[in-house]
Amino acid sequence: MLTKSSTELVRQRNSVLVLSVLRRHGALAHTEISDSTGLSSATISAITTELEKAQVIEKSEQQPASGRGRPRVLLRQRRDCGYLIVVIISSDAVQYSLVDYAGKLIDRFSEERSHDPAGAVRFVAAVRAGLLRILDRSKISQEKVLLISISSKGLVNSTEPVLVWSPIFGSEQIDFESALRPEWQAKVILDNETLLVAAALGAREEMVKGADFRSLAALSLGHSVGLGIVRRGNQTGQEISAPNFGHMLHMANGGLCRCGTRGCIEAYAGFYAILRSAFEVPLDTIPAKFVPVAELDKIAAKARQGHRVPAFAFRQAGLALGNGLSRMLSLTERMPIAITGPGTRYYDLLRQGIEEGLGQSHIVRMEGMPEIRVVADEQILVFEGHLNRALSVIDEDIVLSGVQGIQASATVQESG
Amino acid sequence: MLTKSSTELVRQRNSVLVLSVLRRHGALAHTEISDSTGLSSATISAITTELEKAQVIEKSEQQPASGRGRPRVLLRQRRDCGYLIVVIISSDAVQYSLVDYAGKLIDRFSEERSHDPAGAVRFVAAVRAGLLRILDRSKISQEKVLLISISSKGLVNSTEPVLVWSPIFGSEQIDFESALRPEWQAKVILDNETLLVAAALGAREEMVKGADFRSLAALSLGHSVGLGIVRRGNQTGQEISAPNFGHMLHMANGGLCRCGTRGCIEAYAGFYAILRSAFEVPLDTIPAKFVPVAELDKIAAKARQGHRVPAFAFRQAGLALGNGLSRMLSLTERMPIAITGPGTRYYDLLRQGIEEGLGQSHIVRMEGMPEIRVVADEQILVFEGHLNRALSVIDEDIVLSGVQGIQASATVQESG
DNA sequence: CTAAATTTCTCGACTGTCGAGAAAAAAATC
DNA sequence: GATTTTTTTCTCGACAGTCGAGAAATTTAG
Repeated sequence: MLTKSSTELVRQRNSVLVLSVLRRHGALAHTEISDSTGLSSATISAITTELEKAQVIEKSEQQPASGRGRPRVLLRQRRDCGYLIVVIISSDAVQYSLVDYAGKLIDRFSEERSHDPAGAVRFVAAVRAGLLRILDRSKISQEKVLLISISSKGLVNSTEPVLVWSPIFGSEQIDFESALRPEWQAKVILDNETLLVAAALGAREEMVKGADFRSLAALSLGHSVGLGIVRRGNQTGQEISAPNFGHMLHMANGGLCRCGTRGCIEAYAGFYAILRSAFEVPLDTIPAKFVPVAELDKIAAKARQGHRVPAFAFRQAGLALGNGLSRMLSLTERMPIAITGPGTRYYDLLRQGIEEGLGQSHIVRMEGMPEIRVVADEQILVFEGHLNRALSVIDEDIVLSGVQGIQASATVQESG
Repeated sequence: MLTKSSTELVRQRNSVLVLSVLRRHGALAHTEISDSTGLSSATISAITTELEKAQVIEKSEQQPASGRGRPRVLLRQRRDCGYLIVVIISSDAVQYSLVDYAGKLIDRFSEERSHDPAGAVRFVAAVRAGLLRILDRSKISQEKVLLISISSKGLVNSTEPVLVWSPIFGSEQIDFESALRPEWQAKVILDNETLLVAAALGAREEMVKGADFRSLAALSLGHSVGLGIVRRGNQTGQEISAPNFGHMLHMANGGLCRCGTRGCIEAYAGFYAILRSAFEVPLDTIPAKFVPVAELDKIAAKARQGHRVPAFAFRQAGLALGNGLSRMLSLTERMPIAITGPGTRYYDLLRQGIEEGLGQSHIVRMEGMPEIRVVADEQILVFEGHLNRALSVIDEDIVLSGVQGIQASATVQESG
């Protein structure tokens, strides 16, 4: 369904555009913004003075002029325009980060978290306490927090911040919106962790390749298996999705997965599955949910020494991943695949299986093997993805609803 | 990457919007257009007078006023504004249709086509001849043909009209753009057949459900297996894709497919595959590419009488389809599935397998079985999809490039 | 101290949308 | 038949947005 367009919409979009280039390149001068947006200088003037009045951006102090001519006046976001809290939920801890509007980290701490599977209610309470704690430590007023951006492994509702399925709580849903609503006015968004990795990698890729960038998939290997896909939209930036890849069917009536279904990819490629396979435990018994990495390192060492059974376990994991990726490629388009997560340390053992699994499908035989690269530092990518996404959401919200209101209150302040 | 917005863009979008409601609802009065677009009456006046000057739409003759008040002046597309040729390539024939700008069928004929596999070059020549023939029969000048919309089964390049892989010609690519360019100025687009079915069903669904419509998949069963997915875009109408579903990997090292790969879905669910399975021919021999439907009907009859082997063949086909669909759902979101094509006549035999295959995956166990409906009349849907897509492409092209130019030439005509 | 270079800002022109009200035209009413 | 009512279309002025050109500002080079 098409929808009508108006001149106000034009201004909104161009304002968001200005904020986004400011976000990408840091402090910029009038002319630079004009160059990188394609908007005329006059328009930049109009938009920036409006944003300045609304206290969203500010002119930097006079700085030592480099080169002749009238010195540039740099425009930058006002750090105190608003704040963002990032909550990264991982299997053994929850990390809270407070970030200002310019993307600068202000405070951060982690809290251990028990693996109590019946603790969804308690977990939500812990998150609420954590949020209040980081707010309290920084002495920032609660209204200044514009957005709470949460990430977790598992399956996320695409429209609302509801965790539909997670490795720890299973099908016990967690609705962060309603959990935080009485206490917080801030908008709450929830994303799958690997989706954020894909978003970060996609943004990096677009920085390098520019308009040539088409799409990219991020595969995260660890206790569970995650996939994020980022595609260049026709106009509206990037489209990102985080399918339920780890629990896509690998083989009908296959090994039992910790989700209770048989034959999931994770039941072959998750850490616990590799362990199970290496110890030749029957495929219908389900081992511990979380396996110490040291344990897996031992198996990997044996495999590298040439022991048949552990090597086979990694190979089977690779095959499941390769088959799954080939199915994903059959449904999308050829795209490079970036592998991240703790599982990358075993990539030497997985590689052959992955490539063989990929090669078993028509699409790969026809179009050739996709580019596969290993990217370490998943944690950094997750945080980077949070910032990319959350800050652009904030920018949009400010322009959409805020500018007039904030501007009005600002002028009142001036005159008062 | 965001891009700048301008007032001209606003006008373009709103013009396209006006044309699209005119296309959906037929001839409309000023006020009706205003109501269904949300644009003000003044804007409608501006846009329609411009389009009328450009000879794209026209005012209808005075008609018997129904109700009091000033009688309505209906606006409708000018049929002679431009023409569209639809080319539907199926396994045994090529159908050519000439359609006017209002979507009215003017002429149509089919041409048999040989299954000569080495005949890609000859096939292209036949298509060129067919196009000239339909043009000649109707006495329409070639410049008035604005678009040639082609469809085929198989895999299609997403940006250019290139048939990348097809059941008949295999990997022998056909580039319709370069094949028709010297002769035709018209734009050429090529779409997968099942994509068009999905587009048509999606449009119908949106008519009924309105904003509630989210997404839908069309599964076409026949000699080959096709899938089309239509999703509601955030603003820009619908997003449609036609993945390589028939040749998605069903089972590693499985039955040999006619594409030369082992274990494709089609190698279990294509007509030839069901035949092979019912006759207990080894899975690595590849039977005739096209199986007479009568042959399959016989097998189906036996299966319905309770014979074990043919019933098993259909069941295996259903399992392959169900597993594949479950994998598709793991990568997208829950959506209804519409089954079309000649294979629907065996749906009673396939159904159990499909449902069992779907039920083997985590996503279906968690979210429940997707709605499955059987839709006959695939041919009609294909044509409907052609019209939906092609005419809206024409609308956009006219507004984007045409209006100024046509308008200019029109005013010259007037003054000359 | 002046000229050149460079950046920012401002002004008028142009395009687009909108709301209000005028104009048009047929049905209803007196 | 004249007048009123109702409905639709068209037009005008107000307002928002972008753009190009040129003025204003300000520093460096000579």
